[in-house]
Amino acid sequence: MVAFMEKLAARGYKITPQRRLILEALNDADRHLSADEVAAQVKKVEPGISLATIYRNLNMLVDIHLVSRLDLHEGPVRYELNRGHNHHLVCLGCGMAVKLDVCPMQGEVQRIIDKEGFQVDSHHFEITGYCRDCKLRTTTISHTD
Amino acid sequence: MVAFMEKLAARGYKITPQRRLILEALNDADRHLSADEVAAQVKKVEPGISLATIYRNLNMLVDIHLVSRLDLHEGPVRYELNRGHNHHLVCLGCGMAVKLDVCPMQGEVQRIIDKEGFQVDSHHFEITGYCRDCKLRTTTISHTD
DNA sequence: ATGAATGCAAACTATTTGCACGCGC
DNA sequence: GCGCGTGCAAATAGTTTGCATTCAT
Repeated sequence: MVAFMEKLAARGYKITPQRRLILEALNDADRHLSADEVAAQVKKVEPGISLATIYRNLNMLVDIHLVSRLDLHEGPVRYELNRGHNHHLVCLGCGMAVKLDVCPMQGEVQRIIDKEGFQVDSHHFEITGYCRDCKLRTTTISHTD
Repeated sequence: MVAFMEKLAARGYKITPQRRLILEALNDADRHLSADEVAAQVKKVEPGISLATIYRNLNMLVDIHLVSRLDLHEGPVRYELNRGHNHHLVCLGCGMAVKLDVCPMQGEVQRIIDKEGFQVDSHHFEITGYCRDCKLRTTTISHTD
């Protein structure tokens, strides 16, 4: 937490209460939060905060790689604090995220990247579906691609 | 192409000129197209087509897994015809996509999924950055995560 | 002939932006 | 005190939806 503040300061960003609270909201969450959810969380302490501020700061945090974006194609984009690098199984039912502890950017994939002379900006690996619990409550889905 | 039509028919969807043209646009493209780009392409033949129709059909095609969605977080979502399963290196400069021929949904990852009792609905693996050519025209970027 | 598909326009959701004010450094 | 950061409201981008009409089967 403090480490994040230091990184902000080091880059010349001011430490405002809003920024602190946004980072805290992300830090306390056990799942990926949407901008709205971050706002709701922050408003418990600072009811006056504007959604625009949330968005501006989340974007800034993504730009400097303190936070990463997760797009499920279902509703709004979600944000996650970058504590080390991680990919997840994300449940469409309850939003829960299971850490994978594996990153596909290696081996064969890395070899192709090198061969192509491709300069990687970012990568995205996300598996969506239903966790054990939500699976039971679901009927339709069957696709595994 | 014909195969796609058959799949539509088999599922009870009508073969309309619009649908045929949307599939053709995707088929002819050498890159992922946005809804707008599909529209532009289709309008060359059928100028009256509505964007709403494009969206409705793209969504339908995604639902039945004939097409897949690609979200770069830069501009609109892009669509790609599903000819077999593939992941790509996508260039943020020119939109070009290099097929990877590798899918991370195996080995270690698959083991975790099984262990978790997770029911996969879909997965997404995309690497964005700059291709060899565009890399030369770029200055800023350096992040490799 | 019938219901699915379309076009149009309006609605909507998520996000961004311009501007005047306020506050961290 | 300077200038970045904020709140507000309006703007925008992308996409979806309601409804009357048209068309594939």
